Amino acid sequence: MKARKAEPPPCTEVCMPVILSTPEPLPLAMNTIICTVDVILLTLLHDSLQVALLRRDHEPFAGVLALPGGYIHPDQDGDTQAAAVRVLRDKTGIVSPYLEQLATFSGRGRDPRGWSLSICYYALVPPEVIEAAGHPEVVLVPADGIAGLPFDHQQIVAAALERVRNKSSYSSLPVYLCGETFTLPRLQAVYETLLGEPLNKVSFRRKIEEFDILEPIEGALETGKAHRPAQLYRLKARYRNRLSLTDRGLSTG
Amino acid sequence: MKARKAEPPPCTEVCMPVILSTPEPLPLAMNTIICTVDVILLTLLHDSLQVALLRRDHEPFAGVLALPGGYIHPDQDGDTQAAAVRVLRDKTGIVSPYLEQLATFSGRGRDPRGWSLSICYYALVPPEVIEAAGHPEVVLVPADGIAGLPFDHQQIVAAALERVRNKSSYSSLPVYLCGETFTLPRLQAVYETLLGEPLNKVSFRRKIEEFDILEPIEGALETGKAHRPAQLYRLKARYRNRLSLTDRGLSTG
DNA sequence: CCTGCTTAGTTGCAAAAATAAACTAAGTTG
DNA sequence: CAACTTAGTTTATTTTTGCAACTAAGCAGG
Repeated sequence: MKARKAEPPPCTEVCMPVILSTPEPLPLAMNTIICTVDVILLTLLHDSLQVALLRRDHEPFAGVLALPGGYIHPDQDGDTQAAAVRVLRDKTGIVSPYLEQLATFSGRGRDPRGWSLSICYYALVPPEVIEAAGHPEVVLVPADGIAGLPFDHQQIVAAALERVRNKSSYSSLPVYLCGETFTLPRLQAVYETLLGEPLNKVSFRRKIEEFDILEPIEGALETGKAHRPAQLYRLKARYRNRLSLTDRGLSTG
Repeated sequence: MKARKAEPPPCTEVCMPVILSTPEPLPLAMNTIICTVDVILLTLLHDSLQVALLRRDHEPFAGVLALPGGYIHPDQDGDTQAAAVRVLRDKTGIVSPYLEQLATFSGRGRDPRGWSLSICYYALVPPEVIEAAGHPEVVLVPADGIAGLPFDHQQIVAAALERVRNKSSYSSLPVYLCGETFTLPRLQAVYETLLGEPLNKVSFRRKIEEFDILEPIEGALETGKAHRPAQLYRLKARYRNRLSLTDRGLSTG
């Protein structure tokens, strides 16, 4: 099977091919599928989960806030994950250490241009990463009660929130919303914001201990507060790009 | 957008098309993406999880056992889920009450024809449904230690198994592997096969009770065994097409 | 520089849940 | 009708969880 760089246009009826080496005819209908990726970039700001949106450059919905997304470029992208990384980097300047496939959304109605599908990925970053990227056109909007999004982006965001909240109840996912270093009370507050309920301090610390993904930073304490300073922690090196699971939840009751 | 019934073979280098009427300037790169769906149809036979495979009709890998799959037909399929339903029905005669999106697999290397993506769905059915469909070309193969599959179907099956096993540890998913009616000991055996470990009888029954998805069939007991007969159960009507979750696992230890 | 305030982090205990084992129930087989 | 086998329940033990009280350690203010 040889790879061709130039794409000859498909034959029409009057075309009489001389060399016939393609075993299977690709259905023409395939050409009408619009293939894109979208990224749900989430961060925690002012104690609420925020989604990063961008104003659309082009029609349809030019000027409307929407999820960062774009066409898959088979010539550039090794796969759809790579496409998502590229789109996110090009449109926001951000490279997220945590980027996971959410689901594929598809159908005739979701894009006015025609039958489309979008492979969606969600990313979690601390707000500093978004600021540091220096793309002021990135708009953060509270994730709950979000409205007015084009296409089916509303549903996509809802699915991402459900996934993140569910995963937060049994995994270490929320650490990706914290910066490089953080205290346990801070991490607990992040979990509580995501889960929408207070957590028991002892149980929470037991669970995090069980995950075995954090290490205290020798002698580093949080400064500047008028009370006992808290120990600073960071992700253990081998977990900087993964997440840890348990079979039991974190939630009270 | 006109639909043509005959598919002329694609041109090769020596083919000089005379009529060129492509109307839309969709980005060229898009046209090179092969869009398919694949279905991982699982069942439980002889106390082991089996995957349904079919011999491929066409190149590439003609004659090789592979997952049932096919092109998305935007003119027929409302979305990719509908495409998966259609493909499964057309190729195996089966309509599964449980069909869920697994993930999308993509990239340059997975299909020798070029850059492709496949939105994969997994389905669970009792073996009777496969038999009743009367497509003898459907081959059941033990899911573990499966080998020799074309494309990246090996990875896809592995991902489906991981998903099903994981989901079995906290949901009622396995009921879809049982028939219309079944006993609790039978259901427990199904869970144990999937999870690969024995479960505590009392804990198991508590958990199923908690799911609140089953109802005993009045006066219906399993017959024909040389011991105390077990109560027959069925899914409550409102759950015939869904599944129930809890936050706690089923597994021992 | 001592007292009080606030939050960090730990300890011990009580309540709840999960597990194991033992027991009763109800059929078939010989 | 006794023996056997599995269904289903009860009881006891262990494990896990959640609460509350406690100690620790900083700062602020007099």
